Amino acid sequence: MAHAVDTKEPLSKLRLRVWLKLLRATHALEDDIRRRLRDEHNTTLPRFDVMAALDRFPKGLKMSEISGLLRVSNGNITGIVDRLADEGLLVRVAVPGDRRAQRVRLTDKGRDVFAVLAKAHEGWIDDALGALDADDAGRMLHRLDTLVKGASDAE
Amino acid sequence: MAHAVDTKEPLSKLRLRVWLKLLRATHALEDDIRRRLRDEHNTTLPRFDVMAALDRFPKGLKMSEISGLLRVSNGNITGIVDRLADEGLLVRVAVPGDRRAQRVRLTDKGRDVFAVLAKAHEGWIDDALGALDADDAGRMLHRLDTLVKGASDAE
DNA sequence: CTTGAATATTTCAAGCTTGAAGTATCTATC
DNA sequence: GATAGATACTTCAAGCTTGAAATATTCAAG
Repeated sequence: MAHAVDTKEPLSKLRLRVWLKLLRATHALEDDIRRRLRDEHNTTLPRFDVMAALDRFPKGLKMSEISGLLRVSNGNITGIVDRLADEGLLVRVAVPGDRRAQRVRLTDKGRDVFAVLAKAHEGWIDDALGALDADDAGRMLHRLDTLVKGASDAE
Repeated sequence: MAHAVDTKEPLSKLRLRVWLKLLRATHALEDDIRRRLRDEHNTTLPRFDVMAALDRFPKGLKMSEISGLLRVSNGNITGIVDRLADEGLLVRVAVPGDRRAQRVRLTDKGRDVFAVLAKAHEGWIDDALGALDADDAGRMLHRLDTLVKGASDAE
């Protein structure tokens, strides 16, 4: 056991450096996306995320389904959906058998607006990750899978 | 040029998948850290980040130096430092030659509290990234360097 | 049918975050 | 030493986020 100590200590520091760099890189790009959404499209990342979820489900999603997909709290979604509804990008429709629930759907306007956002978004990512070729990307996906499995069991 | 189109389109989708997975993995661990800081140590990640910056500079940092290191706005730091000062974890001291500026330093209590937080934090990261051995970590650091260079020029 | 637990959602207080606007101070130039 | 611009910081409104508490509704026993 004595000879294991020499290698364990530096490894935890190395892992910490990986984490800090990962955090920096992710936040840098995320902040860039937030800034562009605001400056070029007059919207926010949370709004974009909700619209992206709804775009994947044309039949609509219940409030709790949105918060589940996005892994955020229920109360959070209430506010964001309120604002998107004010902008006419989505509507809340009653669920026939259950008066507690509501189904949220993109409007036609919402779908059009999101199509523009999604295209721009994909371009930003493509630029930012331009240094990754197909092989790099594949290896990165694999390494992230390993990392995610180690960190949590969800999904 | 015609034969390049076939490969370019899937690559941007692949990069998007890498980004979404990177975002998911990073946020999952970050949320976990926030939760543990709150539940086990009654503090927050922004407070931890400010204390970590100050711990690296025993002579203290000016408000603008903290916001520069953490890449957040100036007004943000004002509020967080206010709350940490209320808790007695740091103090603001006047800068001799400049009455506009203030130097912020951890108190002895602040240093003690941070030592506990930092140790716990390193343990959480070590657990979460436990799947990465030294070679994996080295490759990950290298790949992130490539990615960061592609995305921005800062630092 | 009534009661109680579970479910779906909203409301709320507290904190984080930003960019813009405001205050105070410093510095360079005349 | 007046003044114009730069610098350091705070204040503010708006939005995001959370967990806890409140509402309303459904469902499962009895």
